[in-house]
Amino acid sequence: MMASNRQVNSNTESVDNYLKAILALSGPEEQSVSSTALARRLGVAPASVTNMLQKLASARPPNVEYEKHRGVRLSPEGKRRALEVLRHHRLIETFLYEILDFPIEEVHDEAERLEHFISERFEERIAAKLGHPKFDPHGHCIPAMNGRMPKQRSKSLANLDGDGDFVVESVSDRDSALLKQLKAHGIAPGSRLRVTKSPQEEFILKATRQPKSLRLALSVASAVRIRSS
Amino acid sequence: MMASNRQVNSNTESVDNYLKAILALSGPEEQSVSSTALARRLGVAPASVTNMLQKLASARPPNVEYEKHRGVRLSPEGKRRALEVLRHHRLIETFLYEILDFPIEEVHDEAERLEHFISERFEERIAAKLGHPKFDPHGHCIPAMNGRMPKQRSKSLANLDGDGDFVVESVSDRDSALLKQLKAHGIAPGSRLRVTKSPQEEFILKATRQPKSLRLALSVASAVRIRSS
DNA sequence: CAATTATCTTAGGCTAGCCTAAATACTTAG
DNA sequence: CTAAGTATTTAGGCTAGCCTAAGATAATTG
Repeated sequence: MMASNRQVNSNTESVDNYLKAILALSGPEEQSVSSTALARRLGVAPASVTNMLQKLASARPPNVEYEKHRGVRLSPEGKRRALEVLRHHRLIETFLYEILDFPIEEVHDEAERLEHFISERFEERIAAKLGHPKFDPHGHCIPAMNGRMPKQRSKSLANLDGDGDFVVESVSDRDSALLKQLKAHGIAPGSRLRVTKSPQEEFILKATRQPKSLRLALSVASAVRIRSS
Repeated sequence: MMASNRQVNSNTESVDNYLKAILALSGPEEQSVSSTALARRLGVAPASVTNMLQKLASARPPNVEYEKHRGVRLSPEGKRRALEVLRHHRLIETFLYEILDFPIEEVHDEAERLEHFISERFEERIAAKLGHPKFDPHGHCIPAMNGRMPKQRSKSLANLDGDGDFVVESVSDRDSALLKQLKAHGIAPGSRLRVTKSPQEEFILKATRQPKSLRLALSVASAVRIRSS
């Protein structure tokens, strides 16, 4: 009974998450990614990663290029899908923030769940409703439908060379508590900052719009990306 | 490694679908539902249903009351969850239709996928945005947050006793092609109809707002629920 | 009421995606 | 260049949810 093995789009939630993680970890240079790095990022055992990579590589068309012990990178098809999911993610975040008035620190987790299940129509409609935005509420840029994504030229506040004046380009979306902290300090994409690096690996900031200066720990600073103003 | 078996809310997509199906099939009288009926509705083999029912019954707290060979009905907990998912479904449908301008025949499938994954916050926000609607775009009533759902007193156009004037209360949401047809004929919740039952098991309708009368097959008529006007 | 038929359950398998433990392959220090 | 150490893969298991085939129970009917 039931010969209906609907296999229309064989991408599962789990596959999506692997592809997204590879995209994120391979960085703008598209370097190959190690199993352990993936395992850490995804919260699974390294053996599970190896297993999945073998599947991703032997899919037809393959989602990744993978050779034993040499790490993995996305194939064109895998990259296509990863960017599609990333686009979904960031559009949904923008939508939750702009249209449904979600607090910014809650948009990521919600988008993380929904991104795998929305249709092309849903994507198209929220994009239209939002006026085809180029950036999500964290300042990350939203891949275009054709899959192109301009590289952002910014650096982490944590790797700052010297002091100076900067504009916040983006903030990390993955830690809700951190994000709440940043919000409380008025730090968001577009904020102007005057930064001094203190000897104790802390960062002394003076946000233009804020009355008093503040001190950020390294962990917090690393969640903020800046460009010079 | 990894002792983190996050089991916060053990309800899976599949469980949700079983509970929803039981709710739908048991009708307003909350009669018990047979395995085969469930199997047909869910598109799975009867054996799979039996299997799942055993799991649902032995969950703690149980989701269903189930005795071998005697069908199944929802436990209070199962009913709570089923109504929650139904509320999600209908709110999402309304949202897609009202806010995202989806064509009505597409809202069901989209809602069917998303209903399992939205958070309480998402639910609350779309409900607020929509003004806490009582009915979805098909005319089905949306269960309240507390789980109460008023019974709708209507009957299917297909089981009509005699001719007369009626108001469309609701249309079935499960068949997109059918829904498209009804839309083309201008039949939607609230439409006024003058109905004549023809000898060949067809229905001759004259919609108040439509220029000419039309003829509906039994299969189409059974997707329309009416009350006298 | 017994026999046929229809419905339902049990038994045994399959795949996806995870796990642990053990083996193997790279890497690096001595 | 070898030994220790780290990274990765293989092997073997587990659960969820589906399947088919076959057995058991209930319902129908002569």
